Amino acid sequence: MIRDILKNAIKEAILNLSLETDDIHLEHPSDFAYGDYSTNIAMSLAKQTGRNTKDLAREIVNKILEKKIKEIEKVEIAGGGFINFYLSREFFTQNIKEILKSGEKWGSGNFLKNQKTIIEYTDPNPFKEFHIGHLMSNTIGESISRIIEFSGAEVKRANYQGDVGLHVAKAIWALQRSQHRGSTSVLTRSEVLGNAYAEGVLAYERDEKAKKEIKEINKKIYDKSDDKINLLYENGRKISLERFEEIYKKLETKFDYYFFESETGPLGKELAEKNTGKVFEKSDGAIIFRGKKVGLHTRVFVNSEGLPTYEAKDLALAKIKSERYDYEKSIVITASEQKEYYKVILEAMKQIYPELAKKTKHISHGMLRLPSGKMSSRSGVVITGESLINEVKTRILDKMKNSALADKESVAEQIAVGAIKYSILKQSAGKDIVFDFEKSLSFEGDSGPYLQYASARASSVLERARRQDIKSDIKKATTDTIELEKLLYRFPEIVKRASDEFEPHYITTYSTELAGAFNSFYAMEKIVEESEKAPYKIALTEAFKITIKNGLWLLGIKAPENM
RNA sequence: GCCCCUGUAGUUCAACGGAUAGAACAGGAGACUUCUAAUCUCCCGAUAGAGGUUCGAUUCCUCUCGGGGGCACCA
Repeated sequence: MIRDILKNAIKEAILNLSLETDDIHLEHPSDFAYGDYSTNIAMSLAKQTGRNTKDLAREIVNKILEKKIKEIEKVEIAGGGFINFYLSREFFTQNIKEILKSGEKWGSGNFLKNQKTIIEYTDPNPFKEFHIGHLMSNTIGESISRIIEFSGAEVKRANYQGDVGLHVAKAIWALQRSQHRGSTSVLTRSEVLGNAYAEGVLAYERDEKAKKEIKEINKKIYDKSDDKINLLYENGRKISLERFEEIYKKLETKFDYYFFESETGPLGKELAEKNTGKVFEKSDGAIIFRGKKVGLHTRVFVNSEGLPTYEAKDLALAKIKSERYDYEKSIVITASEQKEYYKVILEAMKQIYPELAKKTKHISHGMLRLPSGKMSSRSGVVITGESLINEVKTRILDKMKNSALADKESVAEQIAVGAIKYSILKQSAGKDIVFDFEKSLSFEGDSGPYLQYASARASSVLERARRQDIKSDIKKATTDTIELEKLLYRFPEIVKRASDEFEPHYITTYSTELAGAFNSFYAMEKIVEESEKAPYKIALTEAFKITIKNGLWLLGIKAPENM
């Protein structure tokens, strides 16, 4: 990477001046007028050594220039002592060549080489709706998966689903009642399950008798002692899971492993019981972890009914995952409301499976909230993932009504999913998103369709070049370097950063900037023309298309050829 | 009450301790006989408040004021 070349040159220059530094800060100036890269090294060294900043900067620059690095056009000192690097025409041309050669691999790296990584995300619960919060987790998880995969890691995608627990009992309780009421279509639609869950929640909170019954059902689900319940349970579980699969398909996500709470439960309970007295303690009939001792919360792992809670199950999950796949790194992605919770899990894990705890990393994303407040499947205030996708798709189809595209349906769906994913991935992952349909989902400006449109446009230009039989060529590069070229070479380092920080939004921001640069280029220049400049402009277009397509792939967004 | 996160144009978001705080939407003015106008080109407009550290603070520290989340048998 060009960045490393510059860093090394700076490092060497500093060593030659008998100075030392371990941290070379190199950044892209916000304004192209300040060059392509900039370092503040002279300012920080001047402070340490008590020397004059500009003198020191001059000496460093001279040392660097002595090396005659072909990628560097000129080096200037500006501002309070910044050293600004301007890359050479030769560098930009060679970069286009490299992009065309690398194709799908352009931007990929090897810094996580073969690191065995298991990454858990989405985690919807059977018997509950797949709502837009799950959409958010899935979008972020899938993007992070692709980013680290692109950085060389071996990635296994995992989905952990709560198929047992009180929430299931609540839904089953309501289903039983509606059966009594004579409803026959109970289990044909998954919405029914969502409604049943909401009904069960309400009853659990307001009706002591119902609460007792639900707890009883919960036990029976665990020990499978009641045939009628077993039947309702199996059917409901199956319908939920099938429904989830349909959504994963639309979202272009595919899991390698599925884990269920029904399988983590027994081990979780066993672990809690086995370690009672050491890691856990008994309190009011429950087995708890005294997180308070280390500044965390105290949490229940096995309740007084003798059933494992989510805590114990999550602990067991780490172990079960490692048995299924011998990972070097385990990433768990959840909403930020589980942040404190997960700290407790990690603390307990540290004491029981220290080697697994070391490998585990919890990443939390913000919460998707509605303008009216927190979304909650408990109260039935939810927007399902599917209804959102369909709603957006309808609007896009309306926009496309005059289009002659053959595969309108599938393109519209790609655009709908792209728009939704973009709106989730455009901001840093930790922050909440207030989801307002009109404001959050845009088809213009900063948006998924903006990127897809730029990509489709490039495709159309390239198609025209093919028809006119004008081949791309980098030999006759234009003399002045345009913004598009000044952005293209940055792609690999953007990917690296996104990978290091598990932050897809760097890719989103960069891709948008890049698409903007291409759109300007497109507006200013006729690309396919009878001119000796055409081959290079076509090469640029091709390089752009490769980059935006790879960028979109990292976001989990498809790049349609036409739209 | 205790702990964690957060506060940037009217709105939704950027900014790896750096240079004139970037975009998009909304608002105003332009650009399609020319490769896709879901586009492009201008204009208008912001760091919650008060201290501190630093050559330099949206970024780090302290306090105040807003918003959110979590704190024992839900997940």
